[in-house]
Amino acid sequence: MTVRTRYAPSPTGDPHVGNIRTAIFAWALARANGGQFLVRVEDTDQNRLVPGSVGRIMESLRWLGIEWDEGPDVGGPHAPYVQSERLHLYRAAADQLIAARRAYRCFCTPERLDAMRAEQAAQKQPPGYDGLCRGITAAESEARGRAEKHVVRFAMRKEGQTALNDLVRGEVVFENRLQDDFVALKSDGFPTYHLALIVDDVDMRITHVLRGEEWLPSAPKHLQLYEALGHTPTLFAHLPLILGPDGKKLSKRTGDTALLDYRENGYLPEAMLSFLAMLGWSLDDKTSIIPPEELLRSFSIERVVSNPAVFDIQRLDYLNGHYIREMAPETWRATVAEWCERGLPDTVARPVNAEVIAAAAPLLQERTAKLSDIADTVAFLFGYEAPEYAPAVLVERAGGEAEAVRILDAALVTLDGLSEDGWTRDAIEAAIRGLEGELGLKLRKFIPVLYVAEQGKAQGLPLFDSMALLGRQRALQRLRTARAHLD
RNA sequence: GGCGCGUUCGUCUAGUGGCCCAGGACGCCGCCCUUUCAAGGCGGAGAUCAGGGGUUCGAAUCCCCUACGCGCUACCA
Repeated sequence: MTVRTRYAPSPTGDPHVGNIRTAIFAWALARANGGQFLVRVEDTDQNRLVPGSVGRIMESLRWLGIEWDEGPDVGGPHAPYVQSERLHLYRAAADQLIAARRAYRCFCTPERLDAMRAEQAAQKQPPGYDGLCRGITAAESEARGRAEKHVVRFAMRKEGQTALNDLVRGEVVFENRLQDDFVALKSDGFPTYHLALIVDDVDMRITHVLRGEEWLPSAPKHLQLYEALGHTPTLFAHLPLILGPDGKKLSKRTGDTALLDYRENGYLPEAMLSFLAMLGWSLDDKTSIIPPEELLRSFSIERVVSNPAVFDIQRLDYLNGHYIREMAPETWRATVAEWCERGLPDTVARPVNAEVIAAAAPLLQERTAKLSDIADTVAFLFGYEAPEYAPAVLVERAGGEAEAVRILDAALVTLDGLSEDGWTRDAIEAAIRGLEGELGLKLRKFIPVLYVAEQGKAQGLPLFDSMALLGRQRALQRLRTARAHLD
């Protein structure tokens, strides 16, 4: 049997990282088994459609390198892959169910349903459809169906139990008497998720359904639907939820939830993929960074855990830094250029000086965690003066105002002795190292003051390279400015 | 309220009856390297395996109960 999995998002906004994690698992499962992965758009709720969502969904997948064999854009043998274009299939299924008496037309108004629920709540009874329309005769149902607005409800079997053999959790048993006659076809002619999912998964020959744990309680609906329609159910794997640092479902309050926000904020797709893949799944007891090829070769549902995972941004940052350091020099340079273009202040001339970028890129590679930090780190290279800083930082770094003055004066005198032509990285280094004896201080003791003077802060790119890049005039000017701050 | 799922270092996880007085990674702390900051190397702290009962010669691993957390309970997915 060929494994066929799908990612079935609703176009109701930008895809959430939890959703994308599901897509990654489904994709990896298909690939690891030589099967197919497809994308299907579940746009059955006309009220919640958000224009542009489908594009953003596919963009999210592409960004991570996820490829699908069939989908709304590429088509495939089971096209169309958009549910709103498959309405006749759901209607046919609903008719089949009605004919088999496994579904019935329900003429209850929203008002009556509300009243019913209020009553149930007041009586402290579990909410659920009371079955009023379930007893309407076929003839009457047929007649009223032509004239009145109605929905089609699935008639759940109310005796016995429905058991799911979940690939992640093992057997989960549900009492049928607690099941509700859910709506399968809405009054606007669109199916609900429940009906559409079964019809499409059957038609598209899906073998494994991977979805979030929040779907577990609706599994009995799906199992009974399969049975009533006369099909063998797919295999199900309910994946653990991804939680925010507060232990609740990841939300805007505690961090970004949209996958593409991470791209905006300077994360690499490789880091994101590796990070998300390891949320709920692991290769073995040693591997903590997973290359895509390895994921696609080794993924298996057996190694998916059943407990929820907290989205740990620090771990993502670490992975991002790891992948940044792995980038080829030319690729990295292009990345630096891109993020400088978008991140540097408007006062910096565009296009941003390529020579400066080329010189700074190697220095940046080991000190960047997020691409969005790049502009801030190199900004000092683009102004005449250093970025603004509090003079107190100078004093603090020197360990006293008098010390700061002494250090700056000595540096000024020595460096001023270098000619324009002699202003090279190595010459600057030799000159500054020479200050050790003169000042009676170790290099590491006085050098932070120079960092502040040149870069506006005590940490940043290596000093000698920075000063060489700045050029004699600007570098010296910044020392003078620092010195002036202390008068 | 009902139903369901879950519970191993702060976090992600390894672990499926003896190899575990629990391994790895992030984070944290220290040392080394060093031009600050990083990166890198080395080392350390950190989990009575939620609690309580069983089963067994032996349990993180099997069973039961409790607690807590989370999810679901729509003509949303």
